[in-house]
Amino acid sequence: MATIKDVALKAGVTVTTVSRVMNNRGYLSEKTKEKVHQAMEALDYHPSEVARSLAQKQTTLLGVIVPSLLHPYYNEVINALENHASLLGLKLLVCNAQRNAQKEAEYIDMLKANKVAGIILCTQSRNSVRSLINLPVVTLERSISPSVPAVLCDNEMGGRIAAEHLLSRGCKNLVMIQGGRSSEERVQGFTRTCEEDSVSFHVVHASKRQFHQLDYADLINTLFTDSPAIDGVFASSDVIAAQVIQICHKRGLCVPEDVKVIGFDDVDLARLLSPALSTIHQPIEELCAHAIQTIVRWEDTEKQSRTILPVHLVQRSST
Amino acid sequence: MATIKDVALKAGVTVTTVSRVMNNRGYLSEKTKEKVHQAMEALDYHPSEVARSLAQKQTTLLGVIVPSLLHPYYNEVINALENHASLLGLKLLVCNAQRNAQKEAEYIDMLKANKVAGIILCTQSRNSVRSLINLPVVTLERSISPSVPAVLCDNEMGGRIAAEHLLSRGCKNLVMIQGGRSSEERVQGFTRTCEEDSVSFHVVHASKRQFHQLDYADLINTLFTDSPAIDGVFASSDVIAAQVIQICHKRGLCVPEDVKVIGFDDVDLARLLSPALSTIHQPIEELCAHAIQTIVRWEDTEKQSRTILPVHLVQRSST
DNA sequence: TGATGTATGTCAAGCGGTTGACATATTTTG
DNA sequence: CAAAATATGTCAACCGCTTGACATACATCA
Repeated sequence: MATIKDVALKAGVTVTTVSRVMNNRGYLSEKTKEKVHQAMEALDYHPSEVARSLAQKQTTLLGVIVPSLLHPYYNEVINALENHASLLGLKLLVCNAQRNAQKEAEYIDMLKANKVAGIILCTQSRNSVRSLINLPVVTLERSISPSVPAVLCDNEMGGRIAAEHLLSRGCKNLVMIQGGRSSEERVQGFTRTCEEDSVSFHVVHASKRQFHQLDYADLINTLFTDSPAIDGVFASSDVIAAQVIQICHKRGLCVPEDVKVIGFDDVDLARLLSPALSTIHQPIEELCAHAIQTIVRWEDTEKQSRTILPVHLVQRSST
Repeated sequence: MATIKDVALKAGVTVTTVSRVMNNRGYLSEKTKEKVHQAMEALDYHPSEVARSLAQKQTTLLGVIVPSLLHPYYNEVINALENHASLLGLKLLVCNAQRNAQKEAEYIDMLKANKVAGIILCTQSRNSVRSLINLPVVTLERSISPSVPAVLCDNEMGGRIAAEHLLSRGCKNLVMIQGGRSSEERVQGFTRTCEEDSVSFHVVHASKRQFHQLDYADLINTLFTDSPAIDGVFASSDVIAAQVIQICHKRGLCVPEDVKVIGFDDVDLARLLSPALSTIHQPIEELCAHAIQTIVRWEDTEKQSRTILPVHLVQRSST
């Protein structure tokens, strides 16, 4: 591999000059630039990012820590992050903490040792906060500390919209299934709306294990057995909603005729289900874009900020 | 941030010694090791991976280039790769070429400039082959050149199994929907099996655009309109199968009573559909593990190798 | 004319590790 | 007891790029 020295030699200048033309700083004559460029071309020179990073004490790597890579929500997050990152010349280093606080801590150390430009945290453990000082970090759909900027969607509003929608579709007996990932705000929005309308409702919480395996079948079956009158289900994620639909099918309940189902997230899965799932759309693209901006403009960002982006209903065929 | 010098100073030894204890090479007395470890502890020292990489001319980064981050198949691939990589102390750099040969080439250059330990290629453009020389590269479910080792699943066998299964379930009019991603071998396996059994069948190919948007609705609708006698569909990916099921629902066809549907990949989506999808299971974990081994043991690997891993049927409720 | 500013480059010290070559004990061995 | 083996460390040159400090050489200005 050709190095900057080879280029300098070939172009008849010093490495400083070569570096200058690469980074376009200082005064350079067109002639010099030309010479250097030709030498680079001739040698098929590609500057080492590693050396550059060492000299600059910073890389163009962006770390993302997610609690799972199997949940479609995080897949879409990674997709969006990668898109925006690559536009800015940043590269995504993907870390799967697997809902394990220790793994998360290890990943944070690793990212620091790799001098990443910033970290986007989608995990929940608060105990890593102190190791995050002096490092551009933003949490996505999470809020772990007032000193770490957070980007979230309007979860409470999402819960409200979901409840209102089910009610407007004529449901009388609502239930919300709250999976591990989602925030308490969704529950609150749902609960408050139901209370305001004094409609019959309840909320069931999935266990961590169920979340981990993304398998809520037992929970849902129990639910329908215990409360056969249910005619509207708000699932706190599309994955849960998918399983609600499955189980309705199995139990001979028609969706949406007998039971209406609404999800949350609006991941691709939602449109692939039969019937296609009505759901609360999370602005994943915008969330991710904002998160990356926060990292990139770290100096200007208000460290205590909480950015909340609006959600909206996407009605399909399940309600 | 403390550096190796600070540690050396504090421990009363030279940087060489510190480096030695970090890398556990040469003779070290327990006493020295202890001193050094204490100094590290006291300074909360974390060696810079960047500096280390520069000195060793290699990083512990592993590049993955996929054609899409929205397709669930690649999500599962990334999940599996991350798992195996992290076990070996490797980090995943995720690149989304978006089925764009130029982007792919740019990513390859970027990965080279970042001195990655290796690249796992899930994309198809063959024109990048020459820029891949002298670099540990393996293609996953792809084969772009005899000189680049490939890890694939037994696609032809998958096609056979799918066809045989549909036939064994009593289907008389088969169709295969071939999406952009999948290999020609699947078609061959399917076709040959049908021919051997002299059963009525045909194959339709999706356009690149449809693949890109993961939206095959038009294609499938046309298919059912043109050939109403279809009673068995083999979709070359679970995503396509999901849409087949949707459209059957909409057209009032029952799955599996009227039409049996089988997919390929066995991504998580398959078990979430209603009815749950029968599909050909790809051993993603094994494929990825093997791909990473190929990179890690590059010196020992046969560059011309093609590793083909077996697939098997997972029968659920759609057939 | 001398000060000032602009244009074009060079020097060399980092950045934070790694490592081959050496030096100096301390043991072991024949 | 001298040679060989083992143990414990140090020196300093690299890895490839960045950058502040410093030359020069002209033009321009007052």
